[in-house]
Amino acid sequence: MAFDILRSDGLDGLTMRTLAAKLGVAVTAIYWHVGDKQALLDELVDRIIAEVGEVRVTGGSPADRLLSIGRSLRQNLLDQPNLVALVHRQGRTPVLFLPAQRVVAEELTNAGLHGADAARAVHAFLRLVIGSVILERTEQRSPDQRETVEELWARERLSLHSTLAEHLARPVDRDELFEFSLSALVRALVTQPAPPWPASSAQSYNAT
Amino acid sequence: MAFDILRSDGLDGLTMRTLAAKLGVAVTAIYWHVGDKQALLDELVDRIIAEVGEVRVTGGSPADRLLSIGRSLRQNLLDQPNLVALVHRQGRTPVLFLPAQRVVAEELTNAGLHGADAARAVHAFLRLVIGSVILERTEQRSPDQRETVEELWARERLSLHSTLAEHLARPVDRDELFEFSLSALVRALVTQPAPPWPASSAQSYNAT
DNA sequence: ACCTGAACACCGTTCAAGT
DNA sequence: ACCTGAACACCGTTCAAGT
Repeated sequence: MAFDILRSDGLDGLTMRTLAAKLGVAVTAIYWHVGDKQALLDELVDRIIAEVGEVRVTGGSPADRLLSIGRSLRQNLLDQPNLVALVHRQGRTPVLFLPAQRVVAEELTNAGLHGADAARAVHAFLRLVIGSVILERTEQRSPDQRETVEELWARERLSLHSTLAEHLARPVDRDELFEFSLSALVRALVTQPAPPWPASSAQSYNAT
Repeated sequence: MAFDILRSDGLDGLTMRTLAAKLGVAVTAIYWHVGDKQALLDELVDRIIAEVGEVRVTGGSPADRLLSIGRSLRQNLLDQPNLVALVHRQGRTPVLFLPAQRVVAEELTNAGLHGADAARAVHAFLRLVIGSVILERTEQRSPDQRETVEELWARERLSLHSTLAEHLARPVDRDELFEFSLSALVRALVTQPAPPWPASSAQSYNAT
């Protein structure tokens, strides 16, 4: 019931009083059953995670299967913006990682990764997917000052390659961008020869 | 003044009444000067963007310079969690992209990218940085149910390579993970072998 | 055990009224 | 032009009181 209100009206529409009204009960009855609002939202978050976290896996190669996991998870989250918003507002975003972790880990193991490398890959993968969704969600909700961006890049055309400025002034194709970033990461993860990453980057990391 | 309250006490600590009290003035006086709270927060967001958006660039090669931009931007945002939280809560997260866009575009141009490819690279780069920060911010704020993750992976050890399960049960080194993801993306973006001292990219300001 | 009503402290906001 | 005080509608929450 609280779930329905949240899904349709968002977190702002879900108050103890509106919920009580929809239940045909006094406001204070909720406190006896659930506890305070924090407890109510915690229960909701747990249900959301279970509902929205399951992913479908398709494809033959490990790389393809990883991409399908990323797409599936992203679509689940984008389909329920109000639910994802609540999870994030409650500071529970990390739990969004949990349901898909196992299946991602499995695919990466199949791709030949093990130990710390595989764990890092799991985290990098899920972080990219969920971070993308959270940004996209706020972009959708705010058409924002698109004219400001265009203004900005109209003035920039002298100092930069003009076609780049033109493209930056245009709206983003989020699907394509997600596909691009995720593909780049997956390609970096499942290429067999271990890149000389830890040693070389430890230098540049301490450089600043 | 509202800025100081926000920085120290977060958005929850910034009410019209606490602000008025700190200003030594009646609550309603704020409405005459600023308008309603939405207008107040909008002004704050604009100031935050200006303050937190500037990045420092170091390094010789385009790839190194891109990495330094990413690190610098990330650190700025992580240093002011309450400010970033407000920007996000206001749905203005996209504006976090603006200040760094120009300098990232410049470096990618120097790296030999143009037009749509360069624009996509700009967006992918900034999205990874800002998405990472937003996730890290909520992770920091909630130690969460770390025991749940360990439980989960304790049970998983049979079906997966055991060292992977062990590593996944451990907390994440966020600095290392960010470095890993960003490096992978940058490597995917700047396809060229990138000699340590490219004479060509030194000439970045020649006329078009 | 389960629910109600009154009450409290806190919001953002409006508006007539003061200077 | 600038500020105040009272008032309103809305929160979450507590608690004694009902059945």
